[in-house]
Amino acid sequence: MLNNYNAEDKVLLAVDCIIFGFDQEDLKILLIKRDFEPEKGKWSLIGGFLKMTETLDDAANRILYHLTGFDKIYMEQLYNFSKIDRDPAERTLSVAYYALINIEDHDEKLIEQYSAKWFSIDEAPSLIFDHNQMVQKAILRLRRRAISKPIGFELLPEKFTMRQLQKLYESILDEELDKRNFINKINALDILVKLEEKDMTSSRKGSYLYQFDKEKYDRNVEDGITFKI
Amino acid sequence: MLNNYNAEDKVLLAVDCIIFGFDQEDLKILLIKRDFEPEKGKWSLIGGFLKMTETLDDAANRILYHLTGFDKIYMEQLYNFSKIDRDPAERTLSVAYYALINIEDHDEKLIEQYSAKWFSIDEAPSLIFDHNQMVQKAILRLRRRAISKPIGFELLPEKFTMRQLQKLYESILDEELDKRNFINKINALDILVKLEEKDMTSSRKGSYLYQFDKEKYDRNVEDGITFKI
DNA sequence: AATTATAAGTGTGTATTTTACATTTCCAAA
DNA sequence: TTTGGAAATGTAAAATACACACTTATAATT
Repeated sequence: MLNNYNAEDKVLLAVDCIIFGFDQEDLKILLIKRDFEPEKGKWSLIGGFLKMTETLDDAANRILYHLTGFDKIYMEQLYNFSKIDRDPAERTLSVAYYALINIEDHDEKLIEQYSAKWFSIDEAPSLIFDHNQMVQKAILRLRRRAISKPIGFELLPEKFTMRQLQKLYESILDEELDKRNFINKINALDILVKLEEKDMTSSRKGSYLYQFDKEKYDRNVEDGITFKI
Repeated sequence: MLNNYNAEDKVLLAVDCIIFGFDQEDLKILLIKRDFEPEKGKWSLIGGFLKMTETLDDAANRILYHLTGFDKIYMEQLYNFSKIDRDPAERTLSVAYYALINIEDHDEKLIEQYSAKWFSIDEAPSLIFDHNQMVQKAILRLRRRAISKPIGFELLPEKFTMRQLQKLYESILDEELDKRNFINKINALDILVKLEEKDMTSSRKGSYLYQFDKEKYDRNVEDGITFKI
């Protein structure tokens, strides 16, 4: 048995990014209107092709940056999609990546200029190729992530209310949570700093703002938690 | 912005398989002695290249079959490894797959004939390229899997003792478990059928043999469990 | 026939975690 | 001063996880 690299097939390798954001109400994904064939004019994930000289992580970052202006986003590899006819134009495989970002940190105009747009998970249009499947898989992954590591740092503004954090968990887990139990669980993790400051927009009483204690948060991400729903 | 598939780079895509087995004592992996350059003579995972006409799942199965004779093994995709110089001969990426099998179901001679060999996890030789890293990642994945879904069906003989099942969990989790608590937990899952039959090889008293109730087992795999260690 | 050696088999009380659940408080606006 | 509305807060009951040690069945030995 002798192998010869030259005899082997080479393939086009796409990288597609599922970018999750949160706007204090819904979990959203960032989509882009495709301006080239095939499927021109349809909505798709942000994607592009791997170049010979870069790793997949590099490619994901480059592609995201070129299509949205987002820089230095931490993305995680999700899965390789390889159905033969997934792209009707030509045989390509695609490696899906996903990321969590705070919508407000990112320039709305820049996004528009690239004809990208945020969609609530349940209101997202149907996507090209197997991109809907990619999104579904990413949601499941995100959900598992939310119960095994703390979540929110990348998705919330620097200062946030307990309510916002709870809404975030609820939208990721797609489940209503009890306010008191939620607070008890989050406090048990010991990752929040309660500020003096209040947010007065949501009620007359106002609600206290919190920040993450990044060090403790990171330690919890590292070690893993159990956040039973 | 116009895209043109023809201008994009194509790459070699390898598929490497981490095959886990269990021999009633240790968790093992199947390795193969590489008989072609580069790194000829060194141990490596079972691997090959994706062909244009197949999916990654197909490729993983074809490669495993050709190098070991194992047929119709269920494998799960693990991760795509893409460091630039991971293969010194040429730029390749590799999608790792992992599988669990019952060592005894598979023909020893066939394996030898392909110069494959089972190694205990802790006694495995150093592997080529980034294969050690792949194995590490697969072990972590397997460990997570073991606490979120029942495990053992693919790894144990049809009839097995409680002790064997416990040993399996212990070797995956790399942790000693209490006999009584283990039995209580497993029984709570309600996936085992206790047989009349005893295994007399391990002690004078003999120990009862069990089988999985495949339907209940599968339902538990589907839904997920919590097996807290 | 009696003894011995060995792994198998078995249960309970305690601690911890999870869950369910309702009232009071604060403040702006009227 | 009153009112409306979200924010804040605690506890008891239930379920789960954990620690822990002695008895039993049988083959082998004498």
